[in-house]
Amino acid sequence: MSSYNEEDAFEAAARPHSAAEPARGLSLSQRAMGHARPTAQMDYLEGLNTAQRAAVEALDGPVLMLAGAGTGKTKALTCRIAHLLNTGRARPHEILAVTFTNKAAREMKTRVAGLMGETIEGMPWLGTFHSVCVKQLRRHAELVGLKSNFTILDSDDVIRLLKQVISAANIDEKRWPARQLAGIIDAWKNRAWTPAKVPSGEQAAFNGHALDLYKAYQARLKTLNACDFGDLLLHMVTIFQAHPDLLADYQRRFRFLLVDEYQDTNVAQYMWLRLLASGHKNICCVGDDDQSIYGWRGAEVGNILRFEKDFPGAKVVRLEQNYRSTPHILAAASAVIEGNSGRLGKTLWTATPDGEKVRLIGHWDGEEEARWIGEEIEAMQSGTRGMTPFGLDSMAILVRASHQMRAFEDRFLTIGLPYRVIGGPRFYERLEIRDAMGYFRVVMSPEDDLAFERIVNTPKRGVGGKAMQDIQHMARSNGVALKEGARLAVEGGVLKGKAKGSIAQLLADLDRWSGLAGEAGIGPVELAEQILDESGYTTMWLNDKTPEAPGRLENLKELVKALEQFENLGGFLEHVALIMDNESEEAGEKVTLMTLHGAKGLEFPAVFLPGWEEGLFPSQRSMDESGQKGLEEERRLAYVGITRAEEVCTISFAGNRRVYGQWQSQLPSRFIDELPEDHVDVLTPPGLYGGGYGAAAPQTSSSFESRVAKADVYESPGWKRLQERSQQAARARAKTTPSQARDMVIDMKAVSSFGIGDRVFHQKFGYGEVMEVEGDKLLIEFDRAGPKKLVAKFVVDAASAGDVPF
DNA sequence: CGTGGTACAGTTTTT
DNA sequence: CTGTACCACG
Repeated sequence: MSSYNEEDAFEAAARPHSAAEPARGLSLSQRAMGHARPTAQMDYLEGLNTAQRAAVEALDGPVLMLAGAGTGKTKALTCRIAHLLNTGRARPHEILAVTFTNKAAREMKTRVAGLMGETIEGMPWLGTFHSVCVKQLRRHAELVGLKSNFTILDSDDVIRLLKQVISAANIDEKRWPARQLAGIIDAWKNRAWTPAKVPSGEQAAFNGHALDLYKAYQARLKTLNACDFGDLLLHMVTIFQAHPDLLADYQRRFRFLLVDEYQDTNVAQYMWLRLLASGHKNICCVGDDDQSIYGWRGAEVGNILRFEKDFPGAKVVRLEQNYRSTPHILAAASAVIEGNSGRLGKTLWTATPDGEKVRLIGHWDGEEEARWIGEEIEAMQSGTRGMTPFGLDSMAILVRASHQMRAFEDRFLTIGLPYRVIGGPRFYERLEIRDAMGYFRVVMSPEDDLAFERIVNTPKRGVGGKAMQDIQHMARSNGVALKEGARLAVEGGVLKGKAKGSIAQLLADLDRWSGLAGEAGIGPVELAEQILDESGYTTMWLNDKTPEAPGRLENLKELVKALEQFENLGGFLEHVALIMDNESEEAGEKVTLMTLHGAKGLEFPAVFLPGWEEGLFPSQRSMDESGQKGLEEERRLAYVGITRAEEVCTISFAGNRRVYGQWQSQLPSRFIDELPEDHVDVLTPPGLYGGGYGAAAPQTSSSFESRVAKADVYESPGWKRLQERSQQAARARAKTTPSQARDMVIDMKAVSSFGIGDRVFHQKFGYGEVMEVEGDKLLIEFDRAGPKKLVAKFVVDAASAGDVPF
């Protein structure tokens, strides 16, 4: 594959250095330790298990640390850094350690500092891939045609820029949305494809214009002195490839490399790492192929699977002792992940006692699932169910897609259960924050056209499309930035009336603020407040009567407060460009609601995993788009979900779910089949009807309609017949296994004795008439609810339902 | 220039 | 069913 066509060059660069095959592991590090005798400072080694210790002490040469979920990889990683420092093998600035998130970087810094006892000089090269690359790129920006003060665009800026590029190329933006192009370009950059390297087979997108648009976009970025996230890595790879001398410098500088979450690296990151490691090969990659869940964002599981080939003679250490979950939970997770092929393979084990089995329960529909989980959380909180009580903070609900959260939020609001949603819209992506940042950006860099465009008419200044066009024209024909173009337009009399006056005012304000920013006397907080007030931006929200306005003002206050920790606005802007995470950890006992992706790396005593249904989880879209690979990634997601649980893991599914307003009946997820029956308790009452913890009927009494339905259907002969039959089925089996529970549903679905024109009854939709029969699916025209497509098992014959009057 | 209407799409999101 | 994005109108 051409994505790796740089390897040869890489190997060539590596060869001169790779001669000595260093004695790896204990012997060498002990020799080194002979200098600095093991002291009290090396206590940390005592707290490690055998595998962790091996990973920590194998300092030289390539090491792959395969760290299963909950096996203490951060501990091993931080001890390794401490050990490098303690043994005198490296000084802090000689270690390059990269993570994906700021959170992970922060944690590592704190823990290393903790291990080293006293405060050591900071580790300047411990950070995220992106922050480390920014640092490098600022030094060598001129090598890719940028100035060292380049701005980093976020995805919103990128979209707006691409819209301009697309319309400039006379391409219909309707048919070819900028969003999609952004995705294509990002994917290319993730594969380390500069425009010159995009393979011809990949260029079909956008009517064959994608590559031209990519080129035009890169050109625009250069004129704007800007780059996007993908560029940060791609530019560094380009620079290192074109300047071997510079690369050699960095290879000498960074004597040891450490990489966290290696399974999530994309091709560009991989190449950047290989280039830097090619000299000494002192690279330690930590990861878990079973937890690779970011393939759709360009991550290549192949990177970790290929490690031993990439780095011949690599030492592979498996961390398999799990310190997080009970044996039942581990067994369930292991059995599910077993279904994947091409794994490196690990066997997790634990010394903790058995505990609860993984619990499985089916429900009638999504609302009932939410209702049951709400009640179960309350029950577990007060310590019924024969378990010790769980605090709300120790429980989490992990969903596949964020829209699933809605049912839970609705339910929790009505029963007054406190919850917190993790991973909503991010602080720095909020409209008001981006607007404020736009002002700061223009003040700090008057050539930032994207920021200027954003704020020029916010708040409304009477600058519309026409005025903007004039300004753009003026700027382009004079070869200056928009702000300067605006000035020329005002002075040259191009702008008239309202626009002229307000732009003149804005320009004067901007100049004044820029002047203030250069003065020593004024702090960033004061300056920011002045900008927001004098620009009229604060007033704009004060006058806004929509319900969001107060919250937005709150956010602005928070933004200003965040400035307190910075010396100047410039430093703040750099920080924000790379720190996009959600800081706000609201206090208070609350249940956590988040996506499976968001939960990676976290753990909770009790975890609920709802929505295990075909199409939802595994997601239909993943499977449609990526086939078997997609399915395997979904399975890894299931593995991640289960392994978040420490003590109790509860999986559930619903037979019906509203999808885009349409009711759809669901099949239980195939992953449920893969759960090992010996480690699972099926809570689902036989037949699934009504669901609930042994309850036959739903307890909802929220509406008259549902009460009617309940009174009606649950007393009906048809219902009783179904109950009876499923109870027989249950009696026939000693106990229900997960796959039996699933089969039971499927079996029942297959029983469809209805024909066109039959009158039927559904517990939710009431009476209706069968219009079409398609296997076990019926198209029913309900008297009150309109047409619905349902699986036959969810309706009963109208006559039998009608036998019981209410 | 601002608003209301309609049309359309609609996973996961570390930086 | 919902949210948003764009277009036509006032």
